[in-house]
Amino acid sequence: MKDEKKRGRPRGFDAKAALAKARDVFWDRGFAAASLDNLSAATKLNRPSLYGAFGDKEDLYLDTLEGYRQDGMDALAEALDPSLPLRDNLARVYAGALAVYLHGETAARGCLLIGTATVEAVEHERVREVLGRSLNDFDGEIEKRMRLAVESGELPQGADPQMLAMLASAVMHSLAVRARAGDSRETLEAIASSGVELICGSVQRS
Amino acid sequence: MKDEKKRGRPRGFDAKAALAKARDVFWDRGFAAASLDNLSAATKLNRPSLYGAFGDKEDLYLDTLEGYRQDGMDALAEALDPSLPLRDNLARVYAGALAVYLHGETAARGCLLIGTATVEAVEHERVREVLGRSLNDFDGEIEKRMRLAVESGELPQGADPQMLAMLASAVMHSLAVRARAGDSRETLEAIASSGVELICGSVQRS
DNA sequence: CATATTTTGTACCGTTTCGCATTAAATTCT
DNA sequence: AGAATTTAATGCGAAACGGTACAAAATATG
Repeated sequence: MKDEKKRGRPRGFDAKAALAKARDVFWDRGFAAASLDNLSAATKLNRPSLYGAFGDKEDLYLDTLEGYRQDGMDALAEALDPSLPLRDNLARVYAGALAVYLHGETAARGCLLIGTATVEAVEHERVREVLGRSLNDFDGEIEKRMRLAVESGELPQGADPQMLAMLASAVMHSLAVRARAGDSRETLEAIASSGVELICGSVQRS
Repeated sequence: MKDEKKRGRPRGFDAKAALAKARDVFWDRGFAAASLDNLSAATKLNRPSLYGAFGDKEDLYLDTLEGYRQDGMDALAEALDPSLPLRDNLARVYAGALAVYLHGETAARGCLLIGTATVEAVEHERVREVLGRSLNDFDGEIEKRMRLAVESGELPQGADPQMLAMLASAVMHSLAVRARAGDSRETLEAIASSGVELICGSVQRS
């Protein structure tokens, strides 16, 4: 179901790769400040091709957000491997995030969603929807792991999995913002590490 | 030192009030999407007056950020009254923040800095500087209170004031992002409350 | 080979953008 | 009163914006 030969002239570009290039532009500049000229130059598609393949600028932006969200959820699920201790799981989540967040040219890019969708969320309902759904899904995935940790005794019985998950997410949100604000890798790693300790309990529980 | 009579025609507007109106525009739309026409309409100043009083759009934006930062620091210092328990201090900080963050028209506005400066931080060095300084100062103020709490025994001896402060800030950052993503007041209050519990230790320490 | 269909490239359209030039108005200083 | 100085208002202007019309190119179908 990949290559049913289409009728007209075949595309001269890889839509997936173009989307990745567009995403980088949005990541650095944000939605509003990214011009179609910027996007056209980065993807090496002229505007009509861009428009034909992805729709208008907002459609294109939402596409990149959705792809980013999906990638993030995949990485999260992998990091939360339940055969590893909860501590390791969280540490892996944060380490993976920082590897992405700190990949900036001039200044660190942080998280695409938190860094660029948050501004637009107030006035663009579709952006707000994607952002909200992304945060919720992220929380939900961590919550599942927390619930497991309570059942297995990794966390004390009284612990609230949902709230612990949201606080674990909160540390991520903070890393995302601080990366973009210019904090050093060392600072961010220290925060991540402290977050793990606080959430998992500073005292080792058997 | 307020009214040394200046030479020319006096201003027909209150710069402070105009700045507040401009701030609201930036708060909803972000820096890039806020046009001078928007700002001019909101402040009821024509563009040349805006330009004359505050400089260009970026100067104006930086001015609003700086004012917001100052207001935030004042509110923080007040909330952290050391004659109250640390728990109450943090609860007051979060409650004060939510009162500001949830004041949106269509969707909640969140935090001006985290919601609108974070996008611009990558490409606008001056914005990144203000954002970074704001976050650091905020951390620092909480850290002072944490240090006090360790000395007074409110927190255990081994506690790390700096890291606890950064995690307390992390909860704020998360509230800021989630407010703008559309989370309900109840959700945000629950997160704030859980954050207080986690940071102060779920077990009451005499 | 002719036709239909899709993509590509150029060029353009109307609008909006930011910033300023210019002139009129209001106040102080001499 | 008159000069000096600052603010206010109108309007312009060059550039950038998002989006598209149109024709050429490339492929499949009949």
